[in-house]
Amino acid sequence: MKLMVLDGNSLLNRSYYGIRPLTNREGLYTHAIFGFLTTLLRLEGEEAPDALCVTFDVHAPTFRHKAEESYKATRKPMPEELRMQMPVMKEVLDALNIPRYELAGWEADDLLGTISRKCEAQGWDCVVVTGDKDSLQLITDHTKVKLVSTRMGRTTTRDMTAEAFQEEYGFAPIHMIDLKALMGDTSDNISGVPGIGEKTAMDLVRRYGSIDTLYEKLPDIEAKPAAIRKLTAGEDSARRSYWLATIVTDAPLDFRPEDNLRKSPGSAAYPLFLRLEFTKLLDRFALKPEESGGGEAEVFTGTCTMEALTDDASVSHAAEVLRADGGPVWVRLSENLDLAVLHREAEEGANAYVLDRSRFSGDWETALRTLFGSEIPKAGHNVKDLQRLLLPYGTGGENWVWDTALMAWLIDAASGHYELDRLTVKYGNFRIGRASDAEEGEQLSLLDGNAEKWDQAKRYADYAAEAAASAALRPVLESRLDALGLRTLYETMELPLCPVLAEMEGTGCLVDRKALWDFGNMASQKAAEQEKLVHDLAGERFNLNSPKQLGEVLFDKLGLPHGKKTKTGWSTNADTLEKLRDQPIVKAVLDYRQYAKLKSTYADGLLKAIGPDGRVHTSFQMTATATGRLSSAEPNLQNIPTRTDLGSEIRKMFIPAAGNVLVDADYSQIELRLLAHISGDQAMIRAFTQGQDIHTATAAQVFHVAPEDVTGEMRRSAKAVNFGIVYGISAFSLAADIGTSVADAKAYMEAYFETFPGVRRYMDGIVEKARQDGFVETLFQRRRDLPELKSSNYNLRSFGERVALNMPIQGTAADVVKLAMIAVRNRLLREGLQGRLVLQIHDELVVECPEGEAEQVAALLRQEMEGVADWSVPLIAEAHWGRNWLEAKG
DNA sequence: TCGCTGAGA
DNA sequence: GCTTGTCTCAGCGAT
Repeated sequence: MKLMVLDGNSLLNRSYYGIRPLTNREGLYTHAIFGFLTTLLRLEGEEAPDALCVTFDVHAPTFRHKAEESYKATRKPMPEELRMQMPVMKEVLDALNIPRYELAGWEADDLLGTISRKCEAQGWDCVVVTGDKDSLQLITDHTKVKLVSTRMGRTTTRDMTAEAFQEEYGFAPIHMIDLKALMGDTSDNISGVPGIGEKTAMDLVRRYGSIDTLYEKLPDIEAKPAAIRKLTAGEDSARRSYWLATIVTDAPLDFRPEDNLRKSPGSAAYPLFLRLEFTKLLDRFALKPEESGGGEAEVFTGTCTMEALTDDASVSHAAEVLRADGGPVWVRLSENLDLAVLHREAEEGANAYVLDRSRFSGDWETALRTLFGSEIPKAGHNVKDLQRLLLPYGTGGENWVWDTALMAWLIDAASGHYELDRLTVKYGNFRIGRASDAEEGEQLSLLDGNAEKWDQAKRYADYAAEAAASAALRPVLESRLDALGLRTLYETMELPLCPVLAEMEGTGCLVDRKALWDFGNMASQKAAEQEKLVHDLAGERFNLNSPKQLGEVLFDKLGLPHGKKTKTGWSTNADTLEKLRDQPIVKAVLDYRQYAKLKSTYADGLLKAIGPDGRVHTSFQMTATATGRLSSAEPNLQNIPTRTDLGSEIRKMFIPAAGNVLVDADYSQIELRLLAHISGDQAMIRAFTQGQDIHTATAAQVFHVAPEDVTGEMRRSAKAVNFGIVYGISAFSLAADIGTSVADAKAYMEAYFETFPGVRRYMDGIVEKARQDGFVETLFQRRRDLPELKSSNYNLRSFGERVALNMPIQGTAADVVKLAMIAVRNRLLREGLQGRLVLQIHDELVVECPEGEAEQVAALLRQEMEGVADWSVPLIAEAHWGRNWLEAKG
């Protein structure tokens, strides 16, 4: 039998400091608990223990079992955000039926020690889970310690068995006590032997084991005379320290291993997890709501009357009802549009219409146009995707009034999760009740065992429940939106953008399949050549795509100077390898990587994505970023190469249809212009209003030379500083970027801030404001919460500060482009042009249009893009056109 | 599923 | 003493 005991305080601490803060809607911090539970699940999977329990420290100042000074006096007080999670953590464990142990005045270590020995006494194995190395002394043949460490959200454990310990330390686990007795431990206020440090102590313990043996032989041991003197003088302290360092294994704890056998969670767990908004964990712990537990109805089923729309007449009638209704109809569509369910919040009659293509006798397209036309106000979850499905039928582009995904994203853009099932938990305190979750028995009794009929019925019911769930979320999301001042952004930017994006996705981009295929063959041949070269130079064959194997070859076998290390080995990224480019093998690796990337990601990746119409239809994600930008996926058309000549070849394969051209327009320096505007820095504003090259102007001012005397080197440095500033760069990274010492980089930044004092004022101000408000926002009130700024973890806090600097700039630029897209699309339609937007790459728009429209479209793009904002510096866009994307970039 | 790498803004 | 520039997506190897 095996028992696993977790050091509650230690694990919570680690989760708290290692994971970015999370709060539920009550403002309760939950990330330490979340991290604890995730770790628990993983360890349970790894160890499959028969029994499980958790220990906690209780600090009772009235009673201490050890000398006053042993008490962890140097320990920092627990931050409030962690303290508030302690009682909830205990509540969670109780609900999960996991026993927990605490004993006033006893440290967690002592409880772990006592529990492990009581297990052993009963013939059980014990696994101690903690982040505290002190517990290593507990290791025996039947007790192992799992050492947990968490960094940057990732928890790793190391199994320390007796053998592993001996291997690593070179002595038996029990002598950890002797080690500490000699070297001491400031965090536990253990003095050890003054003057003896880790090195000497390790050496002594390896040779003599216990301090008893050591002191027996003391005058004659092999050691420096100074060490012997210190040991002699410090014997009392060593003995005392030994006692302090010894973990108690017989604390008065009422404990029997068999009381801790795993039990299934109690009924309190489900609502508690809901309250904490642990949606994912709900499933991973297999928590189900109580069967008609009475009172708390967390599962949302919403009795639903469904009406099937089976012919033209029923569709017309439904449309009439919906028009008369006035309220929005909540739309749920299947991916291939063979099923549409429309939910309305009605007092009487059917509240869900079901339009199933396989059971519909009338004209399908007419039905869609009737139901999704502009006269009926519509709503849904991810409206752009719904529009994308409907637009090919010439309908569904207008009069959408609610999108619960967009609303949730605007409210909390950093959370990253906007699935309906999560939102109902987070904002509505309910889960969607799906018929498909029901038990087998219920199914049969409902439909006389007609399985096919039941499958169909439950699909309808699921769709209806989902549409109804969106509808139920709307009021709570709406009031949040208003409370945060986001309504204007939502109504004038995000909702109107949906049809623009849906059309762009539908239009797609024509790609020259043949040229791409040829290019792919060329690239794969070149890659193979370089791969062979690498293998020859290395004198062995290995997988060049494995950074781990490559690192071993370059740095271990060939002994090349290595750079940074990663978790798995030496870093082999381009920055590192570039410094070693004079080595033939390294040059071959770099060349290989370039060809391999072009082949697999671009040639193969794009070919795979070409549709039957010869075009690629990307998906623009509206809710993917925390800054307000769009993203592009399947395929990603926002990272098509442009920086190298070889990569640019790919852009030649994006072409217009016959007789058409591509018109490409991009903003010039939008982020820096924005920085000039919002910081109000006079020098920077002047540089832009005078139409100077901003990097040259910056270099001239920072280095105190005339603009015509700025060298290429100076301009490059200035450019790096300009970009770095926007990201909240440090002198360290700037130095790495421009290849100078940190001191020089620091001097550059100082000179920069003296040149642009307004920029420094802005940067200091925005971070301070963010700290006070807890969020940052763009000029258009798009916001991002920054709980990180309150973190006691230096890394997290610094990250928050950089985000505070960057988000308003990146986000406002994103806002501007979105407004421009809406304006451009509307004007193309208004002027009756055939040109259509096809791509957006953050500060760049691409329109495909007939050759004859090119000039007009280029002018239109420039006007609309420049006309979006009126800042204290001019907003400039440039447009060009050509017979492929590369040409159109100008 | 995660980490590394590299493509873009 | 430690860390060190924002926001993304895709392919691959290792687990």
